[in-house]
Amino acid sequence: MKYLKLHTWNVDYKKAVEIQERLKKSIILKGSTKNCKLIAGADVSYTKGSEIFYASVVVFNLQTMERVEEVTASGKVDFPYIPGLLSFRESPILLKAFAKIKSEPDVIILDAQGIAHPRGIGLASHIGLLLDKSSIGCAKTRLIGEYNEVGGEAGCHSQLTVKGKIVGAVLRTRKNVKPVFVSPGHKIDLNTSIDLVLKTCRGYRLPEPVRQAHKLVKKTAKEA
DNA sequence: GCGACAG
DNA sequence: ATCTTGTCGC
Repeated sequence: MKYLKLHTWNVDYKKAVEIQERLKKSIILKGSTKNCKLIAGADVSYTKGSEIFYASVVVFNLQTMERVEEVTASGKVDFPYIPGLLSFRESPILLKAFAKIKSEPDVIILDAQGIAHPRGIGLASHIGLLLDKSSIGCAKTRLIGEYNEVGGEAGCHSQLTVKGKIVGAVLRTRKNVKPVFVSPGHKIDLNTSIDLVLKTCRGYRLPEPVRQAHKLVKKTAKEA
């Protein structure tokens, strides 16, 4: 990807929250995914005690679900894990990985939240904004929001709401397996997000782009 | 003050 | 996220 600015997050908690509240205003919850060709999954991993982060991006052709491209990157961890501020910990290394991608994915899926976040701007939204791409958050657990039980069949989903507002969906991607938390990140709506997550699932709980990115980054971290 | 809390 | 073994279920 071109014209990518890498960020160093030399900020404290207060400054980070300010950045989120400013960036949040630019989030767009609709977008064209009709001519969507390429979809990218990304993930981050680190080995305890090493202080080093690894990130991966795996790009798929949405029509054929063939692997188009994959890259990895590594770097030093410079921000602690604080619920609600995951962006400041993982964005730098993710951007470094995305900078190596030669193809231009239309949509990005991350193992994180989109707008289902205390300030409406989770990691998936953050990355979507910085890269000016459509992005989807597909997290394994809840960060914020209330929801009702989800049906046991694949495809069943229920609303994830915060103060009465729908911010995402709790989606069963596989029969009798724990649901995932889907929320739009940027330049996409909730229904399209749910659609793409289901469309890219191949019999596993997590959509293939995220699953493959996870496998790749784990392998990379282990061999390092 | 207490509980909750993406990865 | 990471540290960890076996084990239950489709």
